[in-house]
Amino acid sequence: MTHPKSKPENGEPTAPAHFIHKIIEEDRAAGKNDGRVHTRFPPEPNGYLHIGHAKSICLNFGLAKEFGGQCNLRFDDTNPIKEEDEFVHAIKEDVQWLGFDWADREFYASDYFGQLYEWAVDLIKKGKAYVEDLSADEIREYRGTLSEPGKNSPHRDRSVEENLDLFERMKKGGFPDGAKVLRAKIDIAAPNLNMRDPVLYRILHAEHHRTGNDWCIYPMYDWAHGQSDSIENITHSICTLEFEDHRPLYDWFLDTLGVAHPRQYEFARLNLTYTILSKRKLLQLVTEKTVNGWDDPRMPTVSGLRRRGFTPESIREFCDRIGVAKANSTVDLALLEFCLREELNKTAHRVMAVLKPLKVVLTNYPEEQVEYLEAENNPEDPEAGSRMLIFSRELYIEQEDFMEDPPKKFFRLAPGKEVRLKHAYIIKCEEVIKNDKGEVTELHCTYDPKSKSGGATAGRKVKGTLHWVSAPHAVTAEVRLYDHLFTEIEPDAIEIPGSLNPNSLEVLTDCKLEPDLKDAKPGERFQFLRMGYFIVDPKDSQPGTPLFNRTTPLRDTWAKLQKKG
RNA sequence: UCGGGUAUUGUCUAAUGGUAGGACGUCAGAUUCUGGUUCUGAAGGUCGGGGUUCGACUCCCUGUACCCGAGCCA
Repeated sequence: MTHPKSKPENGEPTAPAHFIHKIIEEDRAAGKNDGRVHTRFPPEPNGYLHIGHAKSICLNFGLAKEFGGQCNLRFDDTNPIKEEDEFVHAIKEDVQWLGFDWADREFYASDYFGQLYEWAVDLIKKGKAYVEDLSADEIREYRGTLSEPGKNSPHRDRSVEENLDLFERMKKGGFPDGAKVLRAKIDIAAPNLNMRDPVLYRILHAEHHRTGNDWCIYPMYDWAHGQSDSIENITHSICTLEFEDHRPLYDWFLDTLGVAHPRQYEFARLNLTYTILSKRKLLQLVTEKTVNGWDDPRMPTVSGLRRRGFTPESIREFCDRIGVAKANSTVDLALLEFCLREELNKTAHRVMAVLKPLKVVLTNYPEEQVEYLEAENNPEDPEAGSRMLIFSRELYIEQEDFMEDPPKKFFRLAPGKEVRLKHAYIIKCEEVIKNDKGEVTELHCTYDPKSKSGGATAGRKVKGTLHWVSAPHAVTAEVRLYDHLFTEIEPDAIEIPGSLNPNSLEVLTDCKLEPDLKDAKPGERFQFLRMGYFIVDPKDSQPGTPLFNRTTPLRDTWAKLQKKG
């Protein structure tokens, strides 16, 4: 029992023992932070959350929960130009939907603007910060390069008094955007560029989504993040690998300020095959209308996955299974799909839906007769009960379930062949009807009355079983089929439109479903027998006319066989 | 000779210096009124080269490859 999900006696799942988990255990054993564990999830409200964020959310909230601690939701809103309320609402909804609760601990970096300003003044007084007049371009030139040291700014040695005065005038709006910045005085020759007198504040005469026009100087990420952690008494500040180089700065600020000092740990962000997770490119898909918004079911956003029909449980399970490490990696999308199907198989009710209908007439079935046949709702769950299916002389089956010249292992319907109709009878194809163009439009079959499912003489076996619906009773609905947005296995490596999949969306408007599906509610999930898992689209469905999104097809070994030829 | 990181089956991830294990995927078979599910089995791995050791994924030396870093973004 080495799998992370193995359950010991107490019934609680054992968390995976990844390196951060171990660090926390060691910290607790050493009595650090009085054994307290307090994490935070710190999104910038400048876009929608995606599956990569879900990994971070599960990590931060999961660790807190496991160790009896807390996890804050903190919006890192230090750049008013990019941030919007729309995004904070969406982010809160997504975190909640994923199943996590920050209770009353909803914080904003902007809550701390006042404190951050005071600390900046402290830094100036300590001779550790100065106001810079150089332009952005000049600062870059003075900073040096990756392999050469920088040189000190001519303004580096201004007096404390002058710096204090200038900084206050920056705050009061005395200068236009870009005219000045406040910089930390650390080491312009440091091999770590982040330590070469980093910018603490820039002037931005912009309206902030929460503080309005109260401020015209805004703290940079580095100046805000660690101190926010400190203010919130965070113990373990977990972020992604690209911030490793920032850690010395994180530590420097907290040390020179002499305030509570959380520790930063970095893990590798998630990459997924066939999936783009860069915020910039996701935004591009939305603004260029390649997809229909952030919650397009093809998007890897949490809202997209939700609308596609993913469950929070399956996403959490996925995050548990992928582990947490420092090595860059790309997880196979198939694992996400596995987690999804694993859950849906146990929970989704089975129904029959014919996506691409082909009419079948049972020539030996009485014209006016109908029958009600019992069908289990979920063979994996006896508690799910059963429903009655209506059967009649005219049916629909799936077009791809019939072939005029079938290959060797085709177990479905063909001229002269028999198949079972699920929960009903065995039928035999007697005649193929075609139109002028030679296309098959209808099948004439006979049914075997003795083969009725559940009956005393139903024992006869045939190779194939098909789903079907009664033609006069079926409801017609629109179903949307989705495929990967990209054909390339690592689409993030190239620019859009690079490997856009032209067939990522297929809309079917003439699908025939079991009559009861007319009343399916938005967000309700089903397994369309043999076809996959589907969800009633919460956005485009109308009462009485549900519209379905295919969440994922079933595993299909037949399709695999065919591909191999 | 810029700094910081990382290398374990196809993929993800484990292994106080002591049998390299699990999951996904793949392949084969069994079961099945879903070509689903379930069950059984198989193939497949320690970046390279040295060294220490009875014994090395693990320690030492030395290479190599890849990722991140020169925003007044986060």
